[in-house]
Amino acid sequence: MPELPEVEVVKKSLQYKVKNLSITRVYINNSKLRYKINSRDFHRIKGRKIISIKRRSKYLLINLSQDLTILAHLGMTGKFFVIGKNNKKQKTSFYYSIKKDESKHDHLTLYFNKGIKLIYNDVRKFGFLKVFKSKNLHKSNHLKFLGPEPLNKDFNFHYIARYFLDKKRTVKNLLMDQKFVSGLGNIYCNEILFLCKIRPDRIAKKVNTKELNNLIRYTKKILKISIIKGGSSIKDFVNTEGNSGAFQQKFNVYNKEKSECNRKNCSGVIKKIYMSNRSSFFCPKCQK
DNA sequence: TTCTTTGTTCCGGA
DNA sequence: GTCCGGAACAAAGA
Repeated sequence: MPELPEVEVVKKSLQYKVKNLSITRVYINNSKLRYKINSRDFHRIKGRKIISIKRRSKYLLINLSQDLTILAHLGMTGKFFVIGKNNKKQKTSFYYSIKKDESKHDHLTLYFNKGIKLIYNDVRKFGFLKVFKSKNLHKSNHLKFLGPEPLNKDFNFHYIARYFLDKKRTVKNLLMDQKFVSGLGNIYCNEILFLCKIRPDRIAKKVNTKELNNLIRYTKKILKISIIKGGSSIKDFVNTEGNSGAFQQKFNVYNKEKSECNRKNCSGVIKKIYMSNRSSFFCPKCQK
């Protein structure tokens, strides 16, 4: 389940592998995603060059020459693979050896020169790919309501203190709300609240100043560490070489129901509750 | 068979 | 009118 750090890692991987390449051919293997892949839009990108790859929240923005941009969201299981037939470093064989029939979930293949290919693969089809005119992108409903990037300076104590001031919602639901802060998903929200010693079902306006400062500090810290470690993900995320993120063993609470709390001198037992149909994990002893 | 996952949308209660 | 949580939905696999 790619969240901000995983998407950031994919971005860097794509920058390294496909930036400056020109698209020679477009093939739609399977248009069925969250939104149907628009055949006409995608055939229009033929002949264009990949100028840059950026990230906003959990979205990838693949900027092409002549002012078109591919907006990609990986959903739960979306993956990009780069296949370079003439380049052994790109581990093409690895992709085909993950599962023999993995390619049956390929949705889009972009061909470049020298046999290089970029494939979008999505088992559960919750991701999507859309083409926008670059100048219209910021107006799209996907991007225009997004709150600040958690790693940016405008996500700071003053912002969240003001936001939390009169909110009767729970802290976890707020963190999950992309209008409040964009890019956090269920896994990181659980982990952040553990580090902050805040129960996920605490009412936002009852969070004190010290805790708000911790929220900022630990949110930025865990995201930065995860990006450095190559993105986390429980089981579905792979970067463009098909490697799982290296951070996956490091979770304190996510999926750790009935495990003993990792905090020193705590010895609480991790509990699982449901909030807004999402699983929440916390230590009832040290998270208040 | 049931549960899990994301983000959006809709609905009803407070 | 606004805020908020809950349910439903898309799909596939364990």
